[in-house]
Amino acid sequence: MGQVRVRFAPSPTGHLHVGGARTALFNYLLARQLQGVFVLRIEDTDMERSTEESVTVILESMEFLGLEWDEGPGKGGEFGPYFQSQRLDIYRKYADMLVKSGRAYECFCTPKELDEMRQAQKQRKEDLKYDGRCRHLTEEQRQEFIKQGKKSVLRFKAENEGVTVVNDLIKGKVTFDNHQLDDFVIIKSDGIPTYNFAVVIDDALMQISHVIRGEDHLSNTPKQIQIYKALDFNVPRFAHMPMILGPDKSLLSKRHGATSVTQFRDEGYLPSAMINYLALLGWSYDDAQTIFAKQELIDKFSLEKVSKNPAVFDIKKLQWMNGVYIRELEIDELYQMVLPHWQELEFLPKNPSNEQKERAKSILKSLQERIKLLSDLDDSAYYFFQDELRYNEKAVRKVLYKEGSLEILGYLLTELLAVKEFTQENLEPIFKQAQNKFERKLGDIMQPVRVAVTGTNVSPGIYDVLGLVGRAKSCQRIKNAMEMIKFHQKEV
RNA sequence: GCUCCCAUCGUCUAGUGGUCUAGGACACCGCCCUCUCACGGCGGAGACAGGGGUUCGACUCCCCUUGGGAGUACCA
Repeated sequence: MGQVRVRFAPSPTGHLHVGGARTALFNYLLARQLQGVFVLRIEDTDMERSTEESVTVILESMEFLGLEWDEGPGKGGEFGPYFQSQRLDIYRKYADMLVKSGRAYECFCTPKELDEMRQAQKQRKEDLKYDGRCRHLTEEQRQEFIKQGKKSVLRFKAENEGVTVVNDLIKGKVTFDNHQLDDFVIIKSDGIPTYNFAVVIDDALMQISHVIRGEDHLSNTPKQIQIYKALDFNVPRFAHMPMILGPDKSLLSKRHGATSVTQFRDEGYLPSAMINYLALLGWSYDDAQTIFAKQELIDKFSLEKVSKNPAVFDIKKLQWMNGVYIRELEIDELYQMVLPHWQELEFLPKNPSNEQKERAKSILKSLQERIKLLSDLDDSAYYFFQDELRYNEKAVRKVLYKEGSLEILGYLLTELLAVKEFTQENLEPIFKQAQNKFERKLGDIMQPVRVAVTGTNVSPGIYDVLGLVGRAKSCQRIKNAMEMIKFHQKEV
């Protein structure tokens, strides 16, 4: 067997969807495992919907996930160009070959005529397929149509006898009755090839050995195989992976929430977690392991272990896994990841001082095991950096307005202002003393302070919070809280 | 309609005729740890879609039904 060459061929009509990302991943894993080549090809033959921005976003997404391609945009390669829009003359050449060999012919049917034909077929409950009315046009008829200015497409003359077998690496042997096939269009009236034609020419010319793609392409495969054979190309190995579904079991789409890689990136998902989760969606190694580093996936991946059934995208599990990877991060890595965003939010200045850096890292350390997404930090870290507190109403009511809170806060305020060094070691005794003095549970002492200083009843350990927020700000916030309580008591 | 694919806990899955009173992970519930939350630990509930075969024996093989998904374009 020759070298393994696989490809990912997205059409730039939007963001990179997680389904596409998983297809890219499986191709990538196989290429790396077998020292093969991973080709990225842009299928931009849909002039209406393809955009430049979309290409950029897709490349960005691939890079974010760490799925480096060996040939393709920005990389070059000896089988280029890697944009289908730049390969039009190539498709034309092979289309002409098919015409010459009698395997393709011009069709002058208008969309309206075709539509009427299908309507009629529907009424008669026949199969919906092109009836081949232009298959045997005489030269005179052809000239007449051209004289009338009618546009034509090129249709492939499909073989209707026998069967076409796809030996799919995931699905197994799949047999199609050729009787099902009709003479499908390979070149549109504007001269652009259709997907089923271009994909064959490109995969053949780019010497793709394994076509790994979504199951939505399985039904198209017999058409493509016929083209391979008509052109005397080697037929590659096929592997069709199951679709990704939403919670309602319909195809995963925007309707189900985030589906694009960039969106996940912006919400604070880590590439490592995305890769790990996507790999497990439709593939498994054994009954024990769920956490896989990329290299491990490369070593252990195999198409044979890819599941045949569609998988529901479980955002909860992805979130859990993201938490796992966040916890594994070195604090410096985590800092680097959040820095740009924190600068945007003005948590940190453009050029943070060493002191600011260290403080930020301490804050991250206290929050690291409490977050699932990097974006969780927006809410759980802001009170370390911003003066204005966003009070959680429920917490205020439950904790601050609880009987005794005012006295506890008043006592603690005095002590906190008086203590020499504002450190964890010095803070702890103060709270213990308060506990004895008021004869309350430690929690009853801590919670009012927590809400006063953070605005909520959920935060890292209170000594950490106080130390990180600092004496001045902590005490000021406690005063503010006391004012709130007094005001509330007057109201009632 | 026609063609193709698929079918184990709510979800992702392990399981390739006896090892299954079906294993793991997420989610869920309870307990423990504890200043809240999280982390961690322990425990619980929870599945072989249905019906026929084949076989000494079916989650595992075959058929049918049902249910889901895909394709059937001058989209990819």
